[in-house]
Amino acid sequence: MSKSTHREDHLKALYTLGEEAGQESWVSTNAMAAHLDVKPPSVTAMVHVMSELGWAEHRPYRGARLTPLGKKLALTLVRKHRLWETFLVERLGFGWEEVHDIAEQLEHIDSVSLVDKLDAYLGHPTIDPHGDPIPTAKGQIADSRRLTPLLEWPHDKPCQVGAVKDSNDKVLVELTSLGIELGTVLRPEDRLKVPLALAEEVLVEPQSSQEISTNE
Amino acid sequence: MSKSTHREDHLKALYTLGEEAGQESWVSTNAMAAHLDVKPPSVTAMVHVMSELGWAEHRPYRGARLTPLGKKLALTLVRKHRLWETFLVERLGFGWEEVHDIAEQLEHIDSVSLVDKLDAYLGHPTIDPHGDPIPTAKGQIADSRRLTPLLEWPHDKPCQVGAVKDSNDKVLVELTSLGIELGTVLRPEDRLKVPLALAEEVLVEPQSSQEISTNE
DNA sequence: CGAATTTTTTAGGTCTGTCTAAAAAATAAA
DNA sequence: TTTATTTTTTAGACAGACCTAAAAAATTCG
Repeated sequence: MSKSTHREDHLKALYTLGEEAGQESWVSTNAMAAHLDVKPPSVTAMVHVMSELGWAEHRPYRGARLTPLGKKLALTLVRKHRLWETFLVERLGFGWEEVHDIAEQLEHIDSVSLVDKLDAYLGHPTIDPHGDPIPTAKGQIADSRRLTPLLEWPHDKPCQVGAVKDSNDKVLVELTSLGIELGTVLRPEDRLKVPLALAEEVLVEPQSSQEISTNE
Repeated sequence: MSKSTHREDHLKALYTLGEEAGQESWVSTNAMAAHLDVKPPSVTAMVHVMSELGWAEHRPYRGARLTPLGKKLALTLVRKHRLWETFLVERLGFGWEEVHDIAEQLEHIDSVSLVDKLDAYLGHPTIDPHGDPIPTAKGQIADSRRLTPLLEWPHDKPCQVGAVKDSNDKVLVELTSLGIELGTVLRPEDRLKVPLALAEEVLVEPQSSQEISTNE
């Protein structure tokens, strides 16, 4: 991995964990180390670098969090990742469980015009194959959907699959084999077939328009 | 750059220079160093590594050349590079002068299924945007065209642009602005407009079928 | 509150690819 | 063919990202 690839990976880890924990909070060294599969001292070292670069703020023995600049850079990475995932699924025909690792590499390709052209080629998509929103070129996430965990959705109302949580590949494969993909309409009776372990990975929204049901 | 990216860059340099010089010949350390923009001792070190990996043969103080395995690996890199260039030009709308640097990054993406799917998505192209042949998945280059330098082509016969030599970006831009691209038919009178410096970068073949002329 | 535990940082080392400077081999020239 | 020049390799050092082990700070618990 290149210098910038390493930095970008740490940046994205800090962004991701920071989002999970809430805006103000400090992300612990251990959490980042676990997320990146490295040892804590490596994270400390890279946090110092990110701090030098103005990407992150570091409170020794407390943790780190992104500066506005760091957050902006992280969002361009997220944007690239999700655009590439969209390309891989929609154009190349990959399954939604296959694309994460490849996009993880593609997101580090350094070319602004490439991202712009890819975005246009895909028709300026707003969500990726897992239902995650794609930030705009300016780093805005405009996600107007109101997603609800499937398990919290009223049992008697139909809904539509809007996203899946960051899941392992197996969960995604099993969902596919049940006929569940993005946009699938789930009627009350459809939900009975879905094992709990899978159902808790699914986020739904109110049924919108003409969409597919699990019964084809 | 990652470990494998560095190795792959040296491998490709050795392949490229070896092709230019002819099959049997040894590629000098200096030539590789100049091509890769590193100092000779770095090349020596990497040649040792490639030798360890079974990719290259090294005769101290003479040079290096690829083993059959090395050549096979180099051809998969060339294949990836040229497929990505094709994608960038044909799908994303880049100019043929813009794609080399981006493809240089993309060719290092590690995923066999990605290459296969990209190849299929592009319709199994046989030449890239510069007219260079794209090796097959098995590393075969089947280029049946008989390309001739434009300057050696009979002055009274029309021809068709089949390829451009590895040129700098400016040459490619100027060719484009003269209406010359891959497949362009050049009639005897068209050739008069082409400056020598550009003409010597162009390879042509007999006119085949329905194609574009410079006069639109 | 003070001791035990956990977390984080520092210290020091490895690995890989780069470099410069010096030595060795090959080539060119006198 | 003997010397001078060029090319290549070796020797030794540096930069970056990683590691383990030990020290320092924070937290938890009796």
